[in-house]
Formats: sequence, structure tokens, C-alpha cells
Amino acid sequence: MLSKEELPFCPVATTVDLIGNKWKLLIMRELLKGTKRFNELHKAIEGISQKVLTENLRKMEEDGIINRKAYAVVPPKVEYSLSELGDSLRPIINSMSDWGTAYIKENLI
Amino acid sequence: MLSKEELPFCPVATTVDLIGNKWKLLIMRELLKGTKRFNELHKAIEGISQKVLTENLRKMEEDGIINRKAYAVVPPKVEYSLSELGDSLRPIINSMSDWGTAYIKENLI
DNA sequence: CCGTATCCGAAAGGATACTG
DNA sequence: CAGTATCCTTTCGGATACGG
Repeated sequence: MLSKEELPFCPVATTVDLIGNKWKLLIMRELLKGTKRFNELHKAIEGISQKVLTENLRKMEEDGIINRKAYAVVPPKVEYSLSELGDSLRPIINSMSDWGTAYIKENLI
Repeated sequence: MLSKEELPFCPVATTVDLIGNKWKLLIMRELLKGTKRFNELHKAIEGISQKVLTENLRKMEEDGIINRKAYAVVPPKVEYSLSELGDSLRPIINSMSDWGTAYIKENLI
């Protein structure tokens, strides 16, 4: 919840605060494909370390964008998925994907 | 231009590399409204320092997203505007703005 | 007005080792 | 497997001073 005092009322800045960094956007991209385990995310996101992945997942969970489900099994199994709120960000990631696709096509030698 | 060797072919990552940080996104938001002078951007983007604004503008110019036009007058006058490529990112920023607007509405007390 | 240069502290992120 | 803890390096970004 936001109080009126916290409001600069800037929609773009609000969105940027939640997903405006490289790693969160790439995590979003993966989770839009469906539920993923920790290791699946780690392998799918090139260059991310375990530490940074964990940190970002925690923040995103805290912000209500993703859900974390841990199973009480050995070895451990943890699944991450988008919450309803997170899924509502789909158009943004799709826009970025579409634009990137066109850009690559244009600039490919 | 991209060579085939540089290609992980990930559209989202490509987009993220160009505009996937807070300041660039906020600069984009301002320039989508139209051509702006340096000082206008500085005032419009809350919390950005002159140094960081300059650095990001340089990178965006280098990436071909924005145009810089300096007038040979005293005192100096420099105008920044979106290039055609930059303007093609409009749907992404608009998506972010739309989402942010809905989010604020939902969560406002 | 529109920067650049320099310094410095804060924050992000990598590497490694260890654990339930 | 899915983390946590620690250390360390790199990058980001604020403050200030100065210049065309």
C-alpha cells in the first residue's frame, strides 16, 4: 500500500522501482514461461550468480511479484512462479521481447 | 551492428542492455514527451545528478537511441531528442506507464 | 548553460566455502 | 538442491570544483 505522502505519482518510476533492473527483468522472462525451480533459473539466466539470483528472488517475493513454494523433501525442491500481479507485467516483457527481436533482425550482419 | 558471434539471440536481454536501468528509462519517459534541453531533463528527473545524467545521455547517444544537437550560442544550448530507433521503444515505456498507473490506483489508500 | 574532472562512499555483484 | 556466509572487487552515484 502507498500513502499519499509517498506519491510523486509517477507511473513509470513506480514500475521501474519494481522491475527496472537487468536481473529482475531476466527472471521475469523465465517465469513467464512457467513455474521454474531454483536451479533451472540459475542455468537459464546467463551470468547470474547464486547469490544475486537469491537476493533478487527475495525482493520480488517481498514485492508480491512472485510466489515461492518449498517442498519438504530431500533433496530440497523449491519452485518459483509469477503471482497474479507479476503476471500482469507480461505485456511489458513481451514488448521488450518484440522490440529486441526486431532490433536483432535489423542489425544482424 | 552485431556479429553472429555476439549473438546469444535473446531479445529481452538485448533490450535490457540498451534501456534496462532506472535512469535510462526515466530519461526515455521525458524525451517521449518531446525535445528537451539538458536543464529541463535535470529538473524533470528527480534525484539524478548532473554527472549521472550526462553519462547516461552519452551512452544512449552512442547506442543510437537519442540525438544530441548543440547550438553555437552563448550561453550554450543543447537539445536532446529521441532518434527513430529510440522512438520505436515507445510501446515499452507506455506499457510501463500503463501498468504503473493501474498499480498506483489499486494500492492507493 | 552545459558540461568535465576528481574524489569518495555506497551498493552491486563475483568467488569461494560451507550447510540442512 | 537450494540456499547462507564471508570476503573482495567493481561499478554506481553523490559532492564539489572548475571551464568553454
